[in-house]
Amino acid sequence: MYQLVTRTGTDDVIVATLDQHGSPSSPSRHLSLNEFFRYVREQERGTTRWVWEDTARIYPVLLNQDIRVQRCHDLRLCHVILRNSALTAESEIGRQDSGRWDSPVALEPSGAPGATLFDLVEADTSDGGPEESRDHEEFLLQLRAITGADQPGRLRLLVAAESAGALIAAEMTFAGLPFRTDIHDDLLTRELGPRVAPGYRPERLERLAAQIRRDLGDPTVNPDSPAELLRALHRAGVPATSTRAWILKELEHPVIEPLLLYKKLSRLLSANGWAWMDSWISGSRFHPEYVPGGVVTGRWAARGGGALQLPKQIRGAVVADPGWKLVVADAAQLEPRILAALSADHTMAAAGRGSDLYAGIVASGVVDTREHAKVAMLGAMYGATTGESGRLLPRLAQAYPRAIALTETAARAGERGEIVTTRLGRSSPPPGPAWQVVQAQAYDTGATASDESRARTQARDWGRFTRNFVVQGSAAEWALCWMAEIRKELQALPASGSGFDTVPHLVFFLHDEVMVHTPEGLSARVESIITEAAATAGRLLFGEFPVDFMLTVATVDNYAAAK
DNA sequence: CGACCCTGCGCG
DNA sequence: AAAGCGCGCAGGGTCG
Repeated sequence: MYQLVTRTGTDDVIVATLDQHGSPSSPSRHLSLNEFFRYVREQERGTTRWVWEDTARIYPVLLNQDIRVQRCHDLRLCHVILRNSALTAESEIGRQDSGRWDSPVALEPSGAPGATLFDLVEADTSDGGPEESRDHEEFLLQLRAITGADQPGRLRLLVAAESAGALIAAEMTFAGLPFRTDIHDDLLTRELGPRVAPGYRPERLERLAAQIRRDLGDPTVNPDSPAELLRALHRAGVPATSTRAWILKELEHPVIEPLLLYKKLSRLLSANGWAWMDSWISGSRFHPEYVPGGVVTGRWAARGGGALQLPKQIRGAVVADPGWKLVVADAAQLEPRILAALSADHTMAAAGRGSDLYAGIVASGVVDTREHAKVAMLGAMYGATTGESGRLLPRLAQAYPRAIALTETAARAGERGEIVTTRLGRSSPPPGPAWQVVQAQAYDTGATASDESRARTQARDWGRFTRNFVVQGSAAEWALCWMAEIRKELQALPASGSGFDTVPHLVFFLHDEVMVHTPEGLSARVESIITEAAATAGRLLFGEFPVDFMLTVATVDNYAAAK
């Protein structure tokens, strides 16, 4: 059963109960906000799926009332999937011009001062008709697109997983990641020196800058300016071609060591220093905003605070509350395992069975070291052609012809400008008009050699994108299913309360890694939930195909201790 | 002053 | 300017 929720005014919500085909099964209810809250609590005692325009805007309002829901259907996120999917290309949604449902991301929830979240759900009159029927029509189109598709089961799973992800993202933003500013401050002080006003260099950085100037014989060079720094290096006889750390590492000169250290510390200060702490940590929690579906492949993005780039350097400040633990799990060699399953490559799947997949490749005698196995696999999935990775590829292709054929097929499709599709049905965007123009030019009678080479380069670039899209996107689907399953099982635990300060809950997600903050006594149970959920996710995507999704799981007090 | 691009680097 | 995918962010620099 579905309940379609439409906001129509500051204190007005319309809820329509729909049957499995999306038809209203009773007259709509017009509720005030408070009545709506009560209604949601009531309905959550059963199983209902809430259908609404945008989880990111409506769910925080419920979370604020200490209300969590089990299931939803996010019209905006699902629309994007169905409009672009090759599996629903012939549906009405697939044929539509882009409209209001295609606008990428909603308004900033924290937008205008004094505005409530609901105020920001702007009335849209351009399509005519009241919002409720607009949402209802969209939902019907989505249900029809799914039902009419070749593989409705896959799409059904995908839209459910995507929507569950939206709930999880809102919950993680709301609950926040436990973060100790005192530990962070100690770490910054130890590395950089005592805190100074913005715009000034802390003591240790200032000393390094002075040393760099001395070593370069240039009393004024600003090490934060790549252009200036490069000129100064040249004047000092250092043949650097750029000021990137990995380039500098190859060079011999007294300035290199202090310079590399300066770069490292200066990055810490600018990306995760005191200013970052002031902006993003409140109440001992880091509250980044996650953006489900923010990446074309279906991965999440994040906005503000660089949540998905939290450096290893500062993970020691992510600390469980007293009496609580962090359970951290990451999927080992996720993408190669996904590739093995996608291509039904039994040999590659066997290499990863019950063990490190790269070690399994070595044990099979395909390559000689784990490092080679890794670089070869990554190269195969990213489209490397030269270097060590390129040299190792033929061996991989010989040992795992099915897996490599899948990546090659995806690359060729992209080079022809075609779209590719993940396991559950998310399709890549077609290349834009500029791409098509360049390709067309190469076939023109007057095409020059440079037209042709430009077209070839561009085609290969797009091929590398589609090659990777299939694997990265399917891995993202696996991760969503994994996380949705974890959430479901955590919610099913007997609870001593309802708030995030009493029950185990997800607090972090990083593509192939999750973190649960849990009362200490439940950590063993949480570990097994996470482990079982990985196997469940594998079955949801790949049925009985015998591929293992191995995890490393650790129960720790702080994030740095995991791994 | 903001808008924009470039460089560089963090994460998977 | 990594040999090859996907991101976000900060600071320098330029332009209007």
